[in-house]
Amino acid sequence: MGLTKTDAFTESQNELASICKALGHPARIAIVEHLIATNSCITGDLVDVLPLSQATVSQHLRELKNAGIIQGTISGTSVNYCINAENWNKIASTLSLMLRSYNPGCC
Amino acid sequence: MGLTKTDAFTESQNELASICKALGHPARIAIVEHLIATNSCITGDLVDVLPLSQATVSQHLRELKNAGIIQGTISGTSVNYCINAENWNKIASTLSLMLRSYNPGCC
DNA sequence: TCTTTTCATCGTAATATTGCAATGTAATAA
DNA sequence: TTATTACATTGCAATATTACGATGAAAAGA
Repeated sequence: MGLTKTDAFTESQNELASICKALGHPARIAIVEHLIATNSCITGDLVDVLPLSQATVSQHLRELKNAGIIQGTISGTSVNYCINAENWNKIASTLSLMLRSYNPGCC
Repeated sequence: MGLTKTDAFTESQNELASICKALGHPARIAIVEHLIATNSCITGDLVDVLPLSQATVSQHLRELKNAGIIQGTISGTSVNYCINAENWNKIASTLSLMLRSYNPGCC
């Protein structure tokens, strides 16, 4: 198979999983960290920062964009990528909610 | 390929990615949510709760266990699964740190 | 116009993931 | 001892992911 049974889960579960999946690769973590650290829109110097080819970086950027984590705006021949502020807050609160909802009381 | 270039990233990036990856599937989100909601050790009623076969659930449980998110203790013929409290706090603080470190100032 | 720069996309190879039936295993029950 | 119960593991098929070279496309500069 290799095909996730998306229909069988709630919208909320699928969304949360989708965000986590997008962050589930060190290169994409590195991209997000870099965008946060520079706190500004960064273009293709991501390719210089990351130990991956331009094509691979572009692919990772697309996945982060599809997940709504980052956004890119064209500016001449280059593209400015940055964190999608609006979505980031939603993501942050959804994730935080889950993280905080655990109350150790068992094992 | 299909092989992540783990060596090229920092330990911290790999760890964070590994946790996110483990949470990057709706079934595993559902498992974690269920373990949190019941706030107690749960055995195989996970198979009844999830729309997946026993073999598949067992596989997802193993991935969550490998990532250190949950732990299981054998109890007779059944196994008690629960959130790994110790690791959960580490995970929660690491993730929260990243989530909070973003300071919108650009786009 | 022609070239360069900057990304995106396509095609491909290697590997990983998802899901399940079937089977294995270990502890309890009969 | 022989079931039975509760999971884990194995083996497989279908699909997804990761990575890169090669190629496309669009804007800016010569």
